[in-house]
Amino acid sequence: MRRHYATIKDIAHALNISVSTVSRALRDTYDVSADTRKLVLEMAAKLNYKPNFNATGLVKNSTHNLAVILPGITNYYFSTVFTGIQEIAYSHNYNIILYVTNDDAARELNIIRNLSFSSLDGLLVSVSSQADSCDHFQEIIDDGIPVVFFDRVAAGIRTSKVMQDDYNGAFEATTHLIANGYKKIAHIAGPEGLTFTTSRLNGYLDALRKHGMPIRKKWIIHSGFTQECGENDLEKLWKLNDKPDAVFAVNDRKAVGAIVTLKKKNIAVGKEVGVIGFTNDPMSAIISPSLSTIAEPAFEIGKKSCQLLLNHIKKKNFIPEEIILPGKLIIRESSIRS
Amino acid sequence: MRRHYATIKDIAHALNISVSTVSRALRDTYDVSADTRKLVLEMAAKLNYKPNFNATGLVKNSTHNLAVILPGITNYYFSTVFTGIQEIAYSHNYNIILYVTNDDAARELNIIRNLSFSSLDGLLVSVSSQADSCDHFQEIIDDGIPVVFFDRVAAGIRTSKVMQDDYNGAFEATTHLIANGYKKIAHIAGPEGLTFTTSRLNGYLDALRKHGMPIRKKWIIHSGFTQECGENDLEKLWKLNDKPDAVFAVNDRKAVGAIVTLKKKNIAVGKEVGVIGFTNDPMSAIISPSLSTIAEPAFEIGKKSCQLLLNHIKKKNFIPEEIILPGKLIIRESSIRS
DNA sequence: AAATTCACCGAGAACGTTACCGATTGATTT
DNA sequence: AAATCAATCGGTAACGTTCTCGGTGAATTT
Repeated sequence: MRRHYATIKDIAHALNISVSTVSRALRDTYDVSADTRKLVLEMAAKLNYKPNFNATGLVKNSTHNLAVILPGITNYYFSTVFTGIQEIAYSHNYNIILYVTNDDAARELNIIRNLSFSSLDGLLVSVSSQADSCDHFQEIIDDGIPVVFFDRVAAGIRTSKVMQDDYNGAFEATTHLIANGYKKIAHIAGPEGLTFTTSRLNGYLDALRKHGMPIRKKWIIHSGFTQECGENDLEKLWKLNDKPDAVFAVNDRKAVGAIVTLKKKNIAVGKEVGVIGFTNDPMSAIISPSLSTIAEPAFEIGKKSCQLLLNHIKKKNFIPEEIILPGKLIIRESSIRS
Repeated sequence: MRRHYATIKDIAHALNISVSTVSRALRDTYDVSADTRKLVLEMAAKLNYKPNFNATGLVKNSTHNLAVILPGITNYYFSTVFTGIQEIAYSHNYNIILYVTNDDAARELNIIRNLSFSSLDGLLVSVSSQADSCDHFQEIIDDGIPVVFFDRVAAGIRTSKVMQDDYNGAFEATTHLIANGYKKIAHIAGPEGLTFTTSRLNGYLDALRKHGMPIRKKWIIHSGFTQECGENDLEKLWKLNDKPDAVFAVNDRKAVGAIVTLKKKNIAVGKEVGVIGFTNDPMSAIISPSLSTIAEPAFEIGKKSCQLLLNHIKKKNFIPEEIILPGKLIIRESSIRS
């Protein structure tokens, strides 16, 4: 049986004062003497008083809850972003309600539709990769709910966004492969339609163009983000007559898939075929040969997103900001010919 | 500016009926005709009505929120457990408020103290490894809040618990090393005081005893759960005069640390020194030589914990259950002498 | 001494919803 | 024709909190 928690009324009754005074004393606002305030605080501690956020939420029309919507949490990037979000939320006394979509557009839509905005102050979201339409997000924003997108942002929606520098990261990664003497560079990309898939593809293409390298349609393969997808993509590439001699993967998990498959084919990764990824997943340091990559500022993206959302919540009519954080090239064995 | 969402009153006003009737119609309970019910539902859809959970929570003294408290989310085990929890919660229309403690006892305590149980139906927790006392959990349980522990359970507290079979997993892992001809088996363990550290230690010790293998105090090292801790532990072992010829690590991350360090020392992992871990982190398949391990049923633990909590919530005076799920030995290269 | 200010406190409404009880119908029974 | 009943609905209090406003007494000013 659930016991009854002490309320503001109980404190008032115990001290023989009014609930208004107790309320003011607890919030340390105006119109309350130091003496009574002390009494109230002591009594609150004694009765183990805990504020009822349902009640405050009702009257103030603001709870201290943020919702976070993510494709998944079982990978390095998203779990690290979440930790960053959590860090800021914790220091500002906000709670996080976490929803994972399993990268399923239908589930994402269902979650959004059932969201209770009366008990939510704002929304942080990284969209599912299969999302065909983003109207449901637009509706929420039109309703005045503060929303911040991160990493996988929805194009064409006017709100704050935080992402890594996908274009330049991809450009740098590809340039690095070129500088190391690889000449036939393939790209195993993410699902089409996602903003950052396009950005990384463009960075790759522009790097090739700048250095007059060949661009082959067949060397660009779109699929999902898993290691298995990376393995399949590489198998496809190696069925071609004109095989590439290097691979730039849209993320580390796919790059790991590529390395594993190359090793199975007894191809010397690095020496024969160069591989570079994107993320700096801890796995990239563990695998051998170790994987060169572009380190993403995942933790900072989380922190920044949450800070932005809190600003959004505090000032109504906050002007949307787009923040792009730089990545960092990390050179390991998989991209070195030596 | 945040727009005002349609309330039950708006629906009542638009249809010129009372709020009580609308409330009953929306919940599809007794005392409402099919006709008015249809009208109400249509109007609700038209006005984009969304129930205010603060209000329902106030009167019903139950929200559809569960809190999950975890040491961290950036590793395979916890993120997978969480995904399992989320799966069950989602199908029962419960929201999850996630707190990460960063394995910091002070932070854990602070989170618990600030928890608003008026907007929480129950609690799922894996305790921080530094937790010296668990009185704060006992208080909550005494207050009648349903609590389920998983993985890292607090000893001496009477409530439901879900864990993997740590003892038998450790026993099996150690026996496997013995069967493969290793004779001087060390254990790099978790922090002392944690229940499963002890269970895995006991499984290790009993396996050694059963096969008449030597037990050396110096071959048992307690420290944290990170890869770095594994590296340090191995360095300590290799400073001994009487070095072990195999290592059973309390988890895969520490085992990876051990492998990395052994490789640095040009010691052939598997052939010279055997290593086995615990978890079946995806990393264990990636590293070379690949890491033998005990696979934990992380996803099932998450699902089971959440199911148990929901049962707890539904029936008051639910009798606490302890569920132990079996692990599975996965043999890879790191423990094979061939 | 009267008027004004100040510091502090209390009463009551409001937030959106549900629960309880009573009222109103029309139909059915006696 | 009177009484009973079932079906449907409305009024009101309650949940715990905050907010607005008005009130009290004391201190200060005129």
